[in-house]
Amino acid sequence: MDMSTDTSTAVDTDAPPFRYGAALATEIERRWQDRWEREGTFHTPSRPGPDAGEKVYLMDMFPYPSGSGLHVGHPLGFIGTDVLGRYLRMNGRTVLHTMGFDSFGLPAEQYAVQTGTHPRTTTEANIRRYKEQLRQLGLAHDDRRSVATTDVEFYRWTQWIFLQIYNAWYDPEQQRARPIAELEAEYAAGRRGPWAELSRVEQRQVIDGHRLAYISEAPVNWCPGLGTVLANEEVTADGRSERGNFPVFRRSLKQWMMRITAYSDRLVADLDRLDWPDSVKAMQRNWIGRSEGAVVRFATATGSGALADIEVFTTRPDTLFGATYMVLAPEHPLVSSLTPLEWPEGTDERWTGGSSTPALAVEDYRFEAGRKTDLDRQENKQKTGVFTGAYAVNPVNGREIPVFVADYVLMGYGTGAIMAVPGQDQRDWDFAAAFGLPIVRTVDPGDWEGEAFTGDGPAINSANEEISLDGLGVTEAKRAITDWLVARGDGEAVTQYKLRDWLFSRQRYWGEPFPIVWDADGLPVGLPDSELPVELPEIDDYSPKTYDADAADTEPEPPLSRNEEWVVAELDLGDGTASYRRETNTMPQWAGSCWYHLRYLDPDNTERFVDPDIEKYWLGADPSKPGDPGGVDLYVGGVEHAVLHLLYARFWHKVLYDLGHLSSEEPFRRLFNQGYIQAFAYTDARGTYVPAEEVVEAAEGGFTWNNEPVRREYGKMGKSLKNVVTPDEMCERYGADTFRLYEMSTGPMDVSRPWSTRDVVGSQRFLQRVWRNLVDEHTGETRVVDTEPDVDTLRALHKAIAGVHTDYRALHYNTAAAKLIELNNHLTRSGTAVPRSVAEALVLMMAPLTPHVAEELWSRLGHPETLAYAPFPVADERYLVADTVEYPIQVNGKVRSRVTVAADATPAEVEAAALADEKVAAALGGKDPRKLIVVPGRLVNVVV
RNA sequence: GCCCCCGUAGCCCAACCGGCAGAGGCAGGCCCCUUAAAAGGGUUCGAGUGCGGGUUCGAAUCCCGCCGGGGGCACCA
Repeated sequence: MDMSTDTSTAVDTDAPPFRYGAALATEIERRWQDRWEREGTFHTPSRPGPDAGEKVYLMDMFPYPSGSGLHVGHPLGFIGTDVLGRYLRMNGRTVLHTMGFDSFGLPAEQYAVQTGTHPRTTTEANIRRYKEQLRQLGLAHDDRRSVATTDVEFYRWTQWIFLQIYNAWYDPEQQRARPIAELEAEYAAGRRGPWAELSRVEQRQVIDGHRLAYISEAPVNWCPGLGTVLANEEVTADGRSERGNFPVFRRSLKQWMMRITAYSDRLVADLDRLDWPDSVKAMQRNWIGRSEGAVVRFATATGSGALADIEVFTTRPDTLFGATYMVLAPEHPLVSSLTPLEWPEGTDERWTGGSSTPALAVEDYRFEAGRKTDLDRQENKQKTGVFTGAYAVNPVNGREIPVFVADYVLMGYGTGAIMAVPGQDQRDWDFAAAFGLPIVRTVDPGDWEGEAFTGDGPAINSANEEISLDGLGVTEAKRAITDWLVARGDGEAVTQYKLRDWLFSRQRYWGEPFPIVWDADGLPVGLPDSELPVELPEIDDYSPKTYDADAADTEPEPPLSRNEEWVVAELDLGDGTASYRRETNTMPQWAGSCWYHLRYLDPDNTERFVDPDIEKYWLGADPSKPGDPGGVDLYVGGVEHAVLHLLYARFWHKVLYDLGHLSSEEPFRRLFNQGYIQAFAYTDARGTYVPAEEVVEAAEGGFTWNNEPVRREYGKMGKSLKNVVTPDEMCERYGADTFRLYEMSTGPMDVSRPWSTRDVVGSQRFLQRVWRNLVDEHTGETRVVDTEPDVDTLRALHKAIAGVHTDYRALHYNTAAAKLIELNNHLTRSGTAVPRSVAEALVLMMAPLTPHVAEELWSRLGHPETLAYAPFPVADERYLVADTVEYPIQVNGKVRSRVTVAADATPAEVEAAALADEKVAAALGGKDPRKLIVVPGRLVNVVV
């Protein structure tokens, strides 16, 4: 038996000429696709007229057009949004739906490096291929609105938006981005600090330090194997590149950053206003990592005796009385200056790392810590560290506590320093245990037995002459101690975020060039709009300089830097013609996807990235829903973009909103994660993948290929796993409608499921049966009759109509399909010709799922116009209520009998009927029921 | 280690606010059509809902604890 594909190509020479098979389906599909295109059936006006139906903006996460084309897993979401769009259109809504391409990216560039083919050539060929593959699926897209991020006319506006961000700063008072000119004006007016006395260059540096897109010399993720730097989001938990799986090193390099951290608070808070899956919201919250706490300053003295403060961040200021030591990250700037010349008298041997002086101990430790990769740190959670030789003063009790250096404290989070409270923090407990440090409990653990107690409880051991926390719960204690610290000037309430600024430059060719040049002072200058677009120049070698994957000490060298002719630009930027050097980094792949939802709305606008009125119409907040942030009405895509694309796009959208370019506050009002189509793959004894379609299931269980046993695994569909099935094959063997119906019937949209070619035939059979019920397979004439359907048929019809509405709206296409099959089965079983009214309703209900065959049947039924805008059937309530209802009668929860009563019977009547039933009476055995529950329309339960 | 999601028939999946466990498809059995075959027609079989408790008149559904699978985060103070 063939497991994954049915390779038999039956030559049905005897099949009737008008049987709905692959050949007829294909002919119908081509014809209707041509007609939809010719007539512009799915063109949506950017500014619909006053009598247009309520607007709906549907979007799919646009694909990267890879060289291998689509497999059957890719279009699952695309078909899903298409079904909904078609359904909504038939219900009078004005639907905007199109498809674009996220076409900058690594594979085209790597292919270019190997073959010398320009990435644009490869990319455009791939896009053409994708468009053909998508067209044959019959997706109702407005093809005039399609964009690709690599189109010069598209990335011109990506660059324009970059300049908006570059020319803006975040005003923490107003909690929004403002034009940089307003900041400059405030400085010039002397309201923000020194200005007039600064040189022009110094003034520019001050301003540049506030921009939302800025240059920073900071530790970044340098990936020598790829020859580029990467964003935090592109680095996996074990310190490797998401693409290519190369080691990633922390290096201090000069790079472009985006100040996404300015928006941390709003990015978290506005999640509450979005209709998104909880899992994605949780991932974003987690990634942003908002935590509330306090900064506390501990007085200390440097090695030379000068006074200094160590600032720590803590989420548990309530445990301050239990802070028995402090820890600085190895990279902390205070470490060197704190270290005294000698170990203090009586220093514990465990604390010195075996060194004769603190300076040597610290130096050794820092060296060792620097050699460790993130992975080493993760794998080995043994606490290590050395004493700096310095002490700090706990502000609550004046006690001197030792200051350590340890790599379990990270420079990148909080202040890079902690107060250690072993009683309430397991990491601190572990360290304290290893180094023999005192442990003071400040939260009463009750009868809990264990090490650090992180739960809630009354504070203990937490009082001095001015304040006592004893007896307070954690929350109240936090508030009390924070107020006390603030009053004494020893601390502040502070909110911390894990989110880091977004590293925005890449050393690659195939990306958007920055609209930035560098002047003679070595400072960046944003180009004026008139200089846009900055087009990618032709170059000989597309590859960045890559290195041995482990060569951490190498430098990035972008490909664009090698075209000196392009790099040097003579421009007049207001101060007369001068020579500038162009920025040679390019933007990351995420740039285009941050705003393509805006360009779809107004793709041909040459004056603006999107017309404000058009944006307001399609994305504006819904005034009838309080708190609605606006955005795309439904955005469908995979969950893998939860913290990359979806976070970046929200950030850009908010900046553009702040600057007054948009009326909506969020890009995607509702998000839906579709499941994946996965597939079985098979390996032979050597572990090599064998073609999945040739594998057969052995009678005794197990699987064989060429009579050799093979092992089955389950996962992705991919070339290397030899288990790819393409939509092209499916369209050829069954037709697009069958393929669409199959994908939609196998489960609800959000569920992942295995591909099974063997099962596709079920969908084909259904369409064939519908066709046969309406069309004579021998003559092609319709078989419907102009008689009134009988009551049973009307009931079946209206039940289907009512159910299908609910299902389509809820994206439960599998159950919608089941109801249509059920209705058709009813028509088949009735054995008589199908009444026209029923046939037409069935065809209209099928149209969202299987549009081509529905159009064909609709036209054969005598309707010359497309059914794309035909009214969707409406259920007649009269046929939804039955005359009689059969009630199951439970006795103590077990069904013992059934009675049939009038549908409008009162509960008392139902009760009487139930008690009158013989079997119930028998089950009662003469006893009186203790309780009797009648659930109207459902059942009766008698309790004895 | 923490957080999120999911376990229903051989397989994919239904089951509304807790109310008769089954809508649909695949596979299987049987019958019909057929010289034969199936991507034909018909019919039929099939689980007590991962396991153990609890709440309830009543639990696939709610609660608790396990087991299994998937995903995210991870020395984040």
